[in-house]
Amino acid sequence: MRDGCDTQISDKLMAWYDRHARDLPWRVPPGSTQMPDPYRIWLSEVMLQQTTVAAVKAYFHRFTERWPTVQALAAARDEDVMAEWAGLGYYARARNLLKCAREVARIGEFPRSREGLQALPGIGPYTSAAIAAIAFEQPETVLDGNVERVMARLFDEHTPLPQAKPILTEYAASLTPQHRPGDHAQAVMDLGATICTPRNPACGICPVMVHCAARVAGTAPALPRKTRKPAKPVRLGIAYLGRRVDGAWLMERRPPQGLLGGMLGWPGSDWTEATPADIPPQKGEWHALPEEVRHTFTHFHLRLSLRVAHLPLSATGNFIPASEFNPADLPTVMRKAHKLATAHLDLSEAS
DNA sequence: AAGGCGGGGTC
DNA sequence: GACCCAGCCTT
Repeated sequence: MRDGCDTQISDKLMAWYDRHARDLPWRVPPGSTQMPDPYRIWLSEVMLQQTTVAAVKAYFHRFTERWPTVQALAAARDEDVMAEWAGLGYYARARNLLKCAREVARIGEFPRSREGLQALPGIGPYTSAAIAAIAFEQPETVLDGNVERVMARLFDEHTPLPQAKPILTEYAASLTPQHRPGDHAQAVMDLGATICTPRNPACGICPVMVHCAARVAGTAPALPRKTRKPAKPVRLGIAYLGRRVDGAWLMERRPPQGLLGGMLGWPGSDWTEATPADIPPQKGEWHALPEEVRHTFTHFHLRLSLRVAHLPLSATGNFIPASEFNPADLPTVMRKAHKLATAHLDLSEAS
């Protein structure tokens, strides 16, 4: 217990990581002499909040190509960053990303301490620890979904989440070494992502299987316990997709807070459990589509009814010219609506 | 302390 | 359908 940690477990984890670390675009492989770029670590960690590695890769690549440094990102236009983030979800992350980049650019560099990092927008307990450990080699302890699962199993902890969080933090801290804390953090997360998986954990090939209390008890697949969430209600809405004859679309920028905040979208009703009133954003011949968009958000299912119209060249309002319109810039539900509407509009034009 | 906040993969 | 994912912010 030289480091105040269980060196047996951390040594085995590190040996396993040296052989089996995932090859990730933002990662410096174990054994490399180069130091990770704090900008890339920060960007990847924010993208990875509640998001899978597979989903993040393409976004990380595009962001770093377009904005290679935190100074470049700080100088970006808000709408360009939101458009580049479109489809990744949790859009408050993109707004805070930009705020954070501008703050860091103003200071001159990323703070190295966990406290300094956590004072920045969009950086909470997990992300501050991750950046401090991975980018700056400080012995901070990360606690994400992977670590929670690994700790609950190693120590056979049956207290349900989120109540168990402080306990699991203690366990994770007890394993954090002074040496290579960043690689240790990534090792635990890699273990959780590839071996100690939520269902059907591969205990037979786990590097720390002999230390795992849940494996002895046979409880590993059932851990961690979680209090289950109530079912999602269904909400209804109407969206209006108006295309002018020059190809421009009638759209609106959503308010900066709340659902899909700051993102581009179609005008329409509020989304509520009651049937919405059909009030078009401007006059025209609005046709109801027979098919509706179905989309699930964090806390409700949406059934979005669509109205489409060909609008005359004389129509005014917030039109996005065809040359500037890119469905990839829209959040997914708006993209789905566009896909359905164009299929209908193009069909009606062809006839 | 609790609830809002995306989207896709998986079972 | 429900669960899961390198969580954070507001109230």
